[in-house]
Amino acid sequence: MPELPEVETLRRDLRERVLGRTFVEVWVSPDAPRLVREQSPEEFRKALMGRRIDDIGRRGKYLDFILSDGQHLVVHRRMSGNFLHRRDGAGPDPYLRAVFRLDDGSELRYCDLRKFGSMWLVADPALVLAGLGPEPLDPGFTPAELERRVGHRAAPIKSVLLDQRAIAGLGNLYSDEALFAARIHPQRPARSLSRKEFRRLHGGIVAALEQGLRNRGSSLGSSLRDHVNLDGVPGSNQDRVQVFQRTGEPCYTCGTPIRRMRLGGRSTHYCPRCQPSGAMEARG
DNA sequence: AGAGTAGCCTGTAAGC
DNA sequence: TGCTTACAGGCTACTC
Repeated sequence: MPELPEVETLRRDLRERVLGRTFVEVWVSPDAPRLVREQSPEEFRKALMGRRIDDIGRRGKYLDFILSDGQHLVVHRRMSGNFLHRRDGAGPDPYLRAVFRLDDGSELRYCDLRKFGSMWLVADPALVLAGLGPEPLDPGFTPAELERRVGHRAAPIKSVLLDQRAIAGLGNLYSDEALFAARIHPQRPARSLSRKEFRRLHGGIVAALEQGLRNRGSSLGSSLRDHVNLDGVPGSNQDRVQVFQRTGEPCYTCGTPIRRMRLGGRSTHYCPRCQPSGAMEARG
């Protein structure tokens, strides 16, 4: 699923490929009525035509295309959204929901099997992005900042990590990986964590995200459903995860079978030995 | 205010 | 074999 490393990988690839290009035609599938949020498909098309892509940013899991008229095309891929960059005349792609033809003859195609993805064309991106928590890879994101933002909450730490208002960009995979790296049980109430544990958790979050970035993201399902790059190629971080979707397989650190539990409505994976829940062990 | 959960979607896999 | 059910998870909207 696209989390921070997958969206950032896409942002970097898009900058290489489409920066400075101009939209010459835009099509939105009538089969995706919820994709464009702020205007009708026709208004969306007219507003984009002739606009140039001046820069591409990211905030949490949102992409931000900054256009030559000052407008922002903000995109969230949710679960199964992918951009593909195709030359003119390339064959069809399944689950195609929108096409952006560019002035070099290429096409930016948006494919999304589950149709959860969203696009907003807005003058002020804060309309969409306000309320997001800090960027976990920014230098200003420190263990103290993490503790200040979530240290009072009674919910399980795993649920809090998924809350985009607390920290922007973590999803199910990188939350589980960060907690394993920090040796913290996912069910621990956030407010029960010690200062030392917040330091470990901060390090775990940064390490999990940076590993994902180094491996160009994680791609777990088939390429039709999960993250791929502009050429349809998956990332490789799924081969390096420690706990995510490894239920029953031995922990790489201690050999104990990885367990799965349900938390915050999500599957949660952890090592019961490396991530102890008891008060005695938690002090470690 | 904070916590928990149904619903949005579609495809895959497990169970009977 | 073929049907039904559970599951996958980011986010919003809703309830308590």
